[in-house]
Amino acid sequence: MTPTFKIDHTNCADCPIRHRAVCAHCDADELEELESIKYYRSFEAGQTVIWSGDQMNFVGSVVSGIASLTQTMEDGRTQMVGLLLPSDFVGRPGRESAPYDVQATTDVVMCCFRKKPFEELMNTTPHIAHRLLQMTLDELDAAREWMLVLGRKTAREKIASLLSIIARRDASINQKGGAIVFDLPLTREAMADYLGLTLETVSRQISALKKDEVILLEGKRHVTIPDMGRLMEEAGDDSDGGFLV
Amino acid sequence: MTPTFKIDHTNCADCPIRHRAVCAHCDADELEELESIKYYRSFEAGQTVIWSGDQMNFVGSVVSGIASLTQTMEDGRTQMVGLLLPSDFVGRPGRESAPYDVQATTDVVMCCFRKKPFEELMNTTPHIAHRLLQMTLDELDAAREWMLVLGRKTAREKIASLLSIIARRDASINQKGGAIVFDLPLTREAMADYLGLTLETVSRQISALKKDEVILLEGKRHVTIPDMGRLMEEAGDDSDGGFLV
DNA sequence: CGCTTCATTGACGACGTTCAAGACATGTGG
DNA sequence: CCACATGTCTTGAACGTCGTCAATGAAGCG
Repeated sequence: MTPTFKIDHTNCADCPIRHRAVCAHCDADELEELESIKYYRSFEAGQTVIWSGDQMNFVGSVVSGIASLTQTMEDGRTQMVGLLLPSDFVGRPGRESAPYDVQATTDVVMCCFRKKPFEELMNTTPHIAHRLLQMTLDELDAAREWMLVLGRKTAREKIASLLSIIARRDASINQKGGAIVFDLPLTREAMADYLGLTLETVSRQISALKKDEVILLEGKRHVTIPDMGRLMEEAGDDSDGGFLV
Repeated sequence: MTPTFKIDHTNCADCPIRHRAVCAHCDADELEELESIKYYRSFEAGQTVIWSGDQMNFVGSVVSGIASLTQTMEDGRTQMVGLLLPSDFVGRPGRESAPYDVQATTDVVMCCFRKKPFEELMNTTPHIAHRLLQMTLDELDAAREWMLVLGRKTAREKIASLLSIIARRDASINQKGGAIVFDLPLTREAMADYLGLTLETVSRQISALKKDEVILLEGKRHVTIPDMGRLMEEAGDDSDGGFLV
């Protein structure tokens, strides 16, 4: 309920995602142009930001919170195809309608740009286009990495993979000799939709990882990872990535 | 064995992928610059174009044939994460080493650009950067569509989805009242790696679709699709896409 | 002709789904 | 304050899809 980010500023210089978002490479002049076409919108957890098929009249960045991209089949099966974290970009310049549902998984604040002006700005400021290309290539890599998870990993490995990803980005709080602590931002159902599983299987595998002490649980969402290397082994990843410690 | 495309030309104007590749929007001057840094390479079916982790000193376009991007886990499980058709782009400007194995699925001809000069060219010619952004966004959409296939579809639906995709792009030969005919460019194993299945399951489901007359088979690779709408229903897609006839 | 590669088919079992019941926490109204 | 409803999560039992292991078939090539 307490907002993690105050949205009453209008100054890009103070923005928490200033250095990672689509505007990262912009200089002062360019920022000023962006400021003139930007506005903020807030969404509550569970709210739909954009419906698949709807007209898109803005693009934008996630400032705080987590949103998800999901695809749904006619019979109701749904697959999450992307997790949008702060600084991630939403929308596609040059496209009319949204290809996926965008939903606020937690409370979300977005920095929106009216689409038309943004598209024009992209043509005149290579900094923005270049940054967007970088970010899109990164997302493509992430999507492909996820294809391996969906196509080839077991339920247990899938859970471990998801936990690694969240731990990696949330590696803010390290306690007691390198243990990593965080709160799961997703319900079991959302995790299931991301992993291509049922929520029952998610629950069972989390219980199993807890029983084997790969993770510790307090309540349903508060996770402690005592040994990150162990978790990555469980995820089926090369734990010799060697960039932790 | 008979080459489908003669590679003894050096003239971009005659290039079969001229209007769809990364060079699509280039004007005569820009093409000339590209010509000066390009060269052709041929690969036989089965050959590896680039090993994951290798230094990339070129980027390029698939001119003819089909290549695949695959990821492999330590225990040998492999997942195909992309299918590269003619005009698709290989490599990433600004990255040192390849993240995936690139393999020639059929005989392949590639139009390669030395990486350094290409990167410089990207900075000076917005046409190229812009086209690359478009293509990357399209690939991202394709990857996300595939995530739905991998995460939520049954084996039968997966096969039908793959056949639809191939049929869609290969919809060259329409015989006898709209039936679509093509040759599968993939082995059963490659299909399995793309679909996150075993080759046995692929074989069984193809036999089942044949028995149910969703497809007709001559030999192992020659496929006839009598009713595209029927196939798309089997794929679990909205057959009311409405762009066929 | 035998060898290799690619594909098909069968029998069996494991893993994940489905269906169902119940636990736990939070919120609402009597 | 308790009764009751609701949403989230856990756990159990039965089932089914797909993977594993194995045998066989078909086609191409030395």
